[in-house]
Amino acid sequence: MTPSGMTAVPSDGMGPIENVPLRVQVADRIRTAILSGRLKPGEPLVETALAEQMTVSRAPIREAIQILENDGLVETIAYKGKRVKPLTAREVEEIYSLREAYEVMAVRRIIERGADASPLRGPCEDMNRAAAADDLEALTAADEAFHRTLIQIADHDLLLASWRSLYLRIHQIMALRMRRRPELPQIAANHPPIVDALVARDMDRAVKLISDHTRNLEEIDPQTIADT
Amino acid sequence: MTPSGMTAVPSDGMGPIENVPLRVQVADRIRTAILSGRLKPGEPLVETALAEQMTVSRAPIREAIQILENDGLVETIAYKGKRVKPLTAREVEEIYSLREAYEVMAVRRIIERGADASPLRGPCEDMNRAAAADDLEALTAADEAFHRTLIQIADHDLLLASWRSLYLRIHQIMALRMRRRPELPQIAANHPPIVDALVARDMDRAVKLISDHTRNLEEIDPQTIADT
DNA sequence: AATCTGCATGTTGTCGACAATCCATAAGGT
DNA sequence: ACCTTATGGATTGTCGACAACATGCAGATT
Repeated sequence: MTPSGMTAVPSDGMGPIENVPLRVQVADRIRTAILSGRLKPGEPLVETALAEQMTVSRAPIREAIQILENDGLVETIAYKGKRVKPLTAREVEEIYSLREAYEVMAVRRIIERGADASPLRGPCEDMNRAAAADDLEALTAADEAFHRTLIQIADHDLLLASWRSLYLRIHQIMALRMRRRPELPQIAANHPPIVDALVARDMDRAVKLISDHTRNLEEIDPQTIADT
Repeated sequence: MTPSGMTAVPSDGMGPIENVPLRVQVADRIRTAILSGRLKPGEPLVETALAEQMTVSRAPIREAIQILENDGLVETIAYKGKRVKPLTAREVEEIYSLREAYEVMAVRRIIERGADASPLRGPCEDMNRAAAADDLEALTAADEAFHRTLIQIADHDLLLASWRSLYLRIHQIMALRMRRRPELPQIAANHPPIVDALVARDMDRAVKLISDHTRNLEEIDPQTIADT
């Protein structure tokens, strides 16, 4: 799979072509726009406009949009148009509750199979550093690394893929909400106990910790949410 | 939305056409072929051949295949070809373990939110009837109806969509394994206690029952599975 | 004034042709 | 004999043009 988050556009002298299909490049660009909040929920996506804008044909655009549809970021209404999928409060709740189920499953699986949870220590340290430096962006990145690592340790490709797809939308939500700055040190302090419970193979405690951690962690700004 | 499951081809005088896009029709046809086992894992899917076979252009074929890719039934290797995704033993395990997580989540949510679990009684009765008549097909259908109803009662659209996508592959697995006939009465007898625990709001018992029920329920014929 | 009808416009849906890429195979050199 | 290098075939990737469809507006009709 592609190493997520990297949009490699070589800037060195000879710019040979990237072997990645156009539809993927297009999908990455549009996805970035959505995830950064530049394209807001409900915004229409017109194929011809995008095609002209990116100087490609409509075919890759269509296929790219279909990719984003599978990611749950775009929805299509036949013969009417495509648009960035509106985010309802209900959907936000569903996304976070499903994430909780995924992470609980990962925790259970890690303990049941006796996997080594110590790789989680790295992201924990990163979070501490970020919290000390009051660097919200770095802390967010380390937090995601922590959770992604958790899923990876569970050694379950399907779970990892599902989690990834879900986390895309969490990115979108996080970009849309511009709330008060969270307490960085507190977030950083939340994670090490989870690791401790995992290495101690304390199932009940680990499940409870991850469950509490993922639940209600993020609250969404009601203004950016559709009503229905 | 269109009323699901109906392929309305009106035979009366004035026939208003079906408005379903070609790509969807194509996707349905290919999906049926895969799910029925007529197209086996690893089998190549050549766009031009399918296009000629179905007398449509390649564009709808490509988009249909992409839909199936999102369903996890097909995989693409760039500039090389597309094929029915091979089923590894590992994937089968992952599919069923993820299904367990989904259904456990549904059970927890149903009890937490005090939802009415009595609609599950209908499929239970259907299963009893099917078991009494020794009708495997009817029992399989009722079993799926039970689990789908369980997810629907949880009132979680995203969970339902994820479960559906997963269940597609379970269909495929079930079509591929031609094992000994299972004990129909026993399967039918497994479900009512789950309903009882749900209406009694007995969380621990309900979770344990659904967990045991989904786990190890299906064993796959090794011969139909890829080695990796 | 209200309603229906027909048309114009914008968007997606579909098509056929061409280009880019990969793989296997065979030719050529050492 | 072995390795390297063309070359041909097969498949997907991309393109531009045309068709189908839905919607909104203007005009006619009652």
